[in-house]
Amino acid sequence: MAKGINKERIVAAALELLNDKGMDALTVRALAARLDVQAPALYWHVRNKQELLDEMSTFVMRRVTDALSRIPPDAGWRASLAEYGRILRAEYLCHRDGARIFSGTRLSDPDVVKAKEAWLARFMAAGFTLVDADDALDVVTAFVVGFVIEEQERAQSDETAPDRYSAVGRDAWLGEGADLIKAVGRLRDDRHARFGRHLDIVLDGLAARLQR
Amino acid sequence: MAKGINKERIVAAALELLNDKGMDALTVRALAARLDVQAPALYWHVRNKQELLDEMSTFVMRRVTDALSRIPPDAGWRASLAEYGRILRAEYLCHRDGARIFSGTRLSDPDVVKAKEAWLARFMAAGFTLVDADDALDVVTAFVVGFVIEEQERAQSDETAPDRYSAVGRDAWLGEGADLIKAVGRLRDDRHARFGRHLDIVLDGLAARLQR
DNA sequence: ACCTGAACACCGTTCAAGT
DNA sequence: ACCTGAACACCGTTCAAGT
Repeated sequence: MAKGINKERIVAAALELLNDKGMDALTVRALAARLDVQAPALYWHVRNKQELLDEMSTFVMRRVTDALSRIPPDAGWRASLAEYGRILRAEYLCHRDGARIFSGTRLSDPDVVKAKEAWLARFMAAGFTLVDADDALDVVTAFVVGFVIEEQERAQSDETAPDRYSAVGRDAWLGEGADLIKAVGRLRDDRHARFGRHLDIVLDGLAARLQR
Repeated sequence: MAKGINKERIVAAALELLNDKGMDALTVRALAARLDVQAPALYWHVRNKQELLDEMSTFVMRRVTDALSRIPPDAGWRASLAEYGRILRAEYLCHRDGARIFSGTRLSDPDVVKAKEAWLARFMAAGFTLVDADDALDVVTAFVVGFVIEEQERAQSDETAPDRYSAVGRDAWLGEGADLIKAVGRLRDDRHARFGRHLDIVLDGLAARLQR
């Protein structure tokens, strides 16, 4: 890989490394090696590892806001929020442990934060108060973060401990009783349908609020 | 501190250490020092650090299920779920980065997982299908996890970078425009009222589902 | 301006040896 | 059964020195 490192290339390589080898393997040294450079070289471009992580999540969140900006302005609040939830989840799912790593981090770019502005305006036009509009965005965000953290943890556990997370292995581990839990485990349809249902529940709650 | 280490005392000390010094300072060596023991001694009681973390979150989640078991059986599904949400949040808030660390982890004790059984039964008695009952618990869980991750991240940022997370510092960082974001930032009431509103939104969504 | 080499103060974990 | 001492293969970060 040609030299001439900069922040963008570092962030891109870091995201690649994360996906290839996972969270624990995302070390300054491994990242430097991937960029054909010595570890201390990175410290010219980035203050420390925390700043690197912040830049990574800013990059990911910028992709989210970019996708959001392509939602037509006349889409309606419910369809728009649903699309936001799906986009956020999809972007988290793109990266190993994405929800864990990229949620609740400090964004380094004000423009990413400012993307919220247009959405607040739209929701207020749809009849929300300012606080309700803010609540709406944040409730959906919180739900998606929580959902995907659980989702990705399960995906990872399937690799590491397939016996305890497969339907049958889990039943054995649970032991006697817990019939409903076992039943719902077998009954559990695919993750995507599940996400859709749960997201709908949250949106129903917001709709109820709007009708008051 | 007297010797005679066991799993319980290790977990208790680990939770103390986490609260005193934070996530990064929760090292095997520091934990051993707190227990007046050499680092390798811990490996007699615990397979590795991951198992220690799993035991810690199992302990915390056991406190949640214990609190849940004190909710009267005739409380009604909505009051019960609201109480579950509040208890889960309170328990996460008890520990630094609690939501981040303890969410989506592998529980080592089947009994903690089995606590769900009684709740599924109760919700079905209230008219939910099995899948809806399962969804209800999981949606509330996901929301609380997401909410508290954001909440604790903000609390931590207030310490490290008070300039960027205070109302005025944030406004300056945002620059021109973003008037609605700034307005809602000033308008934002206390975290607890906010949590209550958001939780209500989720519960409204579940109520809507039940009425169909 | 950008990068290297060497070093510092740590990590988690293993393992023979002690009691 | 339970713990120590010593060691291994790593970490993130700093800093003088090179170009």
